[in-house]
Amino acid sequence: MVYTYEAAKRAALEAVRRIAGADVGLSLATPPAGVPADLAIPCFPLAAALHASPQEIAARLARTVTLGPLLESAQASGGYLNLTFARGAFAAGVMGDVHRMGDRYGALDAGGGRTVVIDFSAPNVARQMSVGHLRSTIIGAALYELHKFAGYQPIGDNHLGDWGTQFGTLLYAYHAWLDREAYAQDPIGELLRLYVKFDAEARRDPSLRDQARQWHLRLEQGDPDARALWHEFVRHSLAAFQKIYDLLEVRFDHTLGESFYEDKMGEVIETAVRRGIAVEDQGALIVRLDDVGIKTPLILRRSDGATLYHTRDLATAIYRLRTFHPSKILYVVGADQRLHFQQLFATLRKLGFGDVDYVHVDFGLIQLPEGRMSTRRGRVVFLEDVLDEAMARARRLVEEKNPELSEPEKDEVARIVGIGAIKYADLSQNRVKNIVFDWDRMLALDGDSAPYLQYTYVRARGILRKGGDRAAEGPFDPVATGTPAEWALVLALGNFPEVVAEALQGYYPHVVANYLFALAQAFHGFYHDVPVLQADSAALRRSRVQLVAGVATVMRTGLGLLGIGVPERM
RNA sequence: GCGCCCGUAGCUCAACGGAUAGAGCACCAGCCUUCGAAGCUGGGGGUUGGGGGUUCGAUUCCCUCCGGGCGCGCCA
Repeated sequence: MVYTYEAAKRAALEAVRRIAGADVGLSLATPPAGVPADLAIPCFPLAAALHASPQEIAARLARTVTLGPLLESAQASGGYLNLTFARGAFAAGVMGDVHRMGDRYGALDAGGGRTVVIDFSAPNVARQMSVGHLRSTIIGAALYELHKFAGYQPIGDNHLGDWGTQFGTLLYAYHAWLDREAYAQDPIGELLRLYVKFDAEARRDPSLRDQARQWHLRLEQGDPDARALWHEFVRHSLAAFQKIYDLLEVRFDHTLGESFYEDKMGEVIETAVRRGIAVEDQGALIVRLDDVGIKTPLILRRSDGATLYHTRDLATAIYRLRTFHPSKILYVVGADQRLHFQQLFATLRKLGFGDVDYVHVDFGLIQLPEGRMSTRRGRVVFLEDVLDEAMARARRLVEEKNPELSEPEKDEVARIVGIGAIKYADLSQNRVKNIVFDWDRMLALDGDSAPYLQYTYVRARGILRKGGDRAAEGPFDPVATGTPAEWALVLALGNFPEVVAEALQGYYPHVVANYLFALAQAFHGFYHDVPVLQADSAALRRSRVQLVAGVATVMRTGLGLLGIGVPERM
């Protein structure tokens, strides 16, 4: 499926290539705001090949290009060839695409049905989720939707941190200091207290760490008491996590924690040893990676015989390859683990599992104004508190703006708007940047925020409910491209599929967010300036209603790609 | 010390190597008898951290310095 915007761009490039030659490197640009054109082709790169100045080339092209049905005029402007769309044909094409595709408008077949495994969220068991877990969870969920929309078969796997030495410390602390009453009341809260206390005590008495290691070993060796307690911790944690996932409306196809791979690591180690990839060093088993430019070796097995997360991640990747046969595996994990993933991917290639794209979709850390978050030091903001506060603020605003809604409706709107605001605050900026946590920024409900976009949808739906729906039948009439506000909407709607492609390409949800914000701005301007239901003619009214319907559809699907919902009223 | 990432308006952020670097917030001045004002219009605000280089053209690519973050063998 080739969308109209894409078709128009291809037509423009081909028209120029017919004159300038097939092998010239051409690029397309969007003219700046004041320029009366829809596309621009810089002619500077052609100067050398065509032995003429960019200005002359642009002028000659403007005179000689043959424009297809989607293009109307060509003018030279300095070294640029500026092209305008044939508004009637272009708008009819775009609006036809939107109407025909409906909720699928913007969908791609880039994935060709191939499978992509997406590893995201992955909180550590026995601790509350902090705002630090938010990014992986919602970026991962957005990439899941994006891949599904682009023709992939996504598989979401929540790779829980449910194994490792941390359970040694927890088992020790549980036996040493458990407050049974507190544990019965709030198991995760009590486990957190034990975790923090252990850290403090172990500073004074380092021998505690040895005892914790003993517990860890007992757990790995299958000690029944240790196993039973561990299982209990995991169960409590999953229940707590699920509450948050329900609020966020995030789902996984699998929740295979690290412990799932406990019995799958032996094979990895054996293979690595047999192939001579792993060697003993200082009592540990390591994989040297100097030959691929990584100075730090990957440790496969500690000198005391215990495994590490490297080992589990290797087993995990191999399991995923064998079970799901993906073309890509995405790891949505913070940038602080870059080295780990470089090591992991390099080792997988050495082991012969290189026939798949491994992508570390990294993101910056969420920090507090006073520095890095640290659960151990109690310097942490819990995700649940942030979600509650967001919903509470949204709820107060609904009460003020729309007191006539029923109580359940207000609650539902508060949830959609509040949670949406949090997701948008994160997804609207480039994931590589660190974020300093700030309540007011994270929970903003005006300006460039989810509610602004949701309000766009609400306004559009308001018009459609008022009889606009029925008025929409019939062809789109080009008279409804006459004002700047209308034409801006046509262009924006037409651009959506390419935005999806660009976001997918770089694993950048913020590309979608930025686009939707621009669409919302265009719509609010249109809403203010252009009467829809009171339009002068039936054709105009019908076509404007179609624009409104298109905005509503794209806004809903676009926000859906970000995992953000839309209310009918707010 | 070595490696990776970031540095754009007072604050928070955008900007396929392309024309005059754009938004939001904050501040100031306007707009509700017309489809919902969670909105719209206008205003001031910039040596894109500094300095070199590549290029017809650099916020974008390269080098260097400064500032911040992260990582660098038995935690995850």
